[in-house]
Amino acid sequence: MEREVRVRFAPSPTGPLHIGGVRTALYNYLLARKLGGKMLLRIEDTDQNRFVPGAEDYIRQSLEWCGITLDESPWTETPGPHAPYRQSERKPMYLQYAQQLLDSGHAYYAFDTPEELDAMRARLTAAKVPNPQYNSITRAQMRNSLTLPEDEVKQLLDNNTPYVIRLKVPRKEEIRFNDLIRGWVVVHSSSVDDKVLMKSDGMPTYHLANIVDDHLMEITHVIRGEEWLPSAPLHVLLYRYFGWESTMPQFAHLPLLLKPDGTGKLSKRDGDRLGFPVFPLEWHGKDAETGEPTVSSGYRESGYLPEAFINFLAFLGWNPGTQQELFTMDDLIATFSIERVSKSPARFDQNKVRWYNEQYLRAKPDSELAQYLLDALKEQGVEVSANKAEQIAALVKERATFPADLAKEAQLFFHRPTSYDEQVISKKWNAQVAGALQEFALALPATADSTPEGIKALLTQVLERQGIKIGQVLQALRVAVTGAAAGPDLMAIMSILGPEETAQRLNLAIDQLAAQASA
RNA sequence: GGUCCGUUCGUCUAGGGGUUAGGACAGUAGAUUUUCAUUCUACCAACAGGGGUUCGAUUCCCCUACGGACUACCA
Repeated sequence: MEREVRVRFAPSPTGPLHIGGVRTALYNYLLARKLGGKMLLRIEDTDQNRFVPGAEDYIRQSLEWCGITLDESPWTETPGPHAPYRQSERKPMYLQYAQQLLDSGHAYYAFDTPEELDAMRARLTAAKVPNPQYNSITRAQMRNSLTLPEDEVKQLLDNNTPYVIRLKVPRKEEIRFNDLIRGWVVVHSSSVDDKVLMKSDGMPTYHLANIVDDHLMEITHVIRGEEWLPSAPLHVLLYRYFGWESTMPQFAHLPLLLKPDGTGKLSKRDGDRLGFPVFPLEWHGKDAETGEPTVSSGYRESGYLPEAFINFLAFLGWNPGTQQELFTMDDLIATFSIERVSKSPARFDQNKVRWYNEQYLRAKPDSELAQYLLDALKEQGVEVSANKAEQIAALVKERATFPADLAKEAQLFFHRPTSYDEQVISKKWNAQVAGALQEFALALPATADSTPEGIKALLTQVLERQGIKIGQVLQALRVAVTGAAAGPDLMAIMSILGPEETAQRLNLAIDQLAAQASA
């Protein structure tokens, strides 16, 4: 029988999720939805020292904002079938599995102190051992249940001597597994060390907890970052020793997201140093050294639409093989396949995210943009009708990258010019132009047709009477009405402003500029 | 250092033994807009290097270089 597809995203609550983590969650989600499976989230908080308050909630909100929904997680109203979904809450379960390995001879107790471990590494390094590690060779010189007499081990245990449980990795063995993205990966066991499975505080390490939980939670595909590739052989070994090989999940190690500037993988610490957000949501943290509060910007607060952010992120390391660039989440679900994830790492492109945002912003219905505008303007104490807001939104959206640009561009409708573009004035403003505009202002209130076309017709009419070409006045007219040399279509602006307001602005400009000239 | 992974335009990438090596973003130029932006059109621009294999390699193999990850009682 085919197993139901079950994937998981398993972050540690050690800080804000960065975009690489979001992408991992996204690919997991896409595969689950595509294959009609389940998407779960498990909090991997086995390291109490690195716990950061608020991080878990941040992860939750980030995924919510992105539209990545979870079928099983610590946050559901009724506990899921494999609850709890926080490893710290699962702590009591792990020891029995470590015990199983102990019993079958695949794990052993180690009593070495940190100092002894340091000394061992120092010794090996000094001896120019190419790969200093606790392994099949060096464990013979250490204090563990393999080297110590049985009764001494028992005594140490009885005396509550701190110990860890280590995996007994075989000396000579080829470990291989088929990665969905990379193909066959082969690693020799001699390069894998005797990893700690249970820490002296009674908590499992990532490696143990991860394998046990993935098995218990019936995970079928492990999709995670490439940083886990080197420890995958260890995980394969664990599945084998537990006797779970037949249901071992398929692995897919995603290429890393690189820093756009220098080198190395993108990390949480990059924060705003790069000039663009690396976090989905704004994060309020503390400086590691000084403890000073810090703020790292987020895509959401910077004005990115989740659809754009997701579309962009999906394309960083994956593509559909067609020329389509714009994908909604549903499109992504329909098209996604793990085989089309690329092997090589990707660098960030700010221009491309901006472009995506423009695309999605413009695709939004004017009514929705108008609603945003209404809210933004209200905050500034400006009241507008829904109808007018929609007209403005429609006019202005082609010039916007972010929603906030809409409000910025809309300002000219609610604030009369306080100054006039000097270059245009000095070049284009003269008595004749002023006269013509005065005539236009005079004719405006009487017009029956205040559509952009109607206003243009009126303007043309007035100018013809004056014997002036439209080209001579248009720039001056724009500056008189808006104060600025550039902006949206002038006829549309005047239409939205209305004949009355336009006329008043014109008269104001004529007065002010005349006063300026005589001063 | 060791192990593993990777390498096509500036960036994200398509392709794959025989192609004018395709698209998108960015950039440049032109057209439209008597403004800016938008839009449209065009241009610019890449198979890391060296050996094989082959009639023929950017594609397959090997080596080198470069980049990256990992190398904790962190995940």
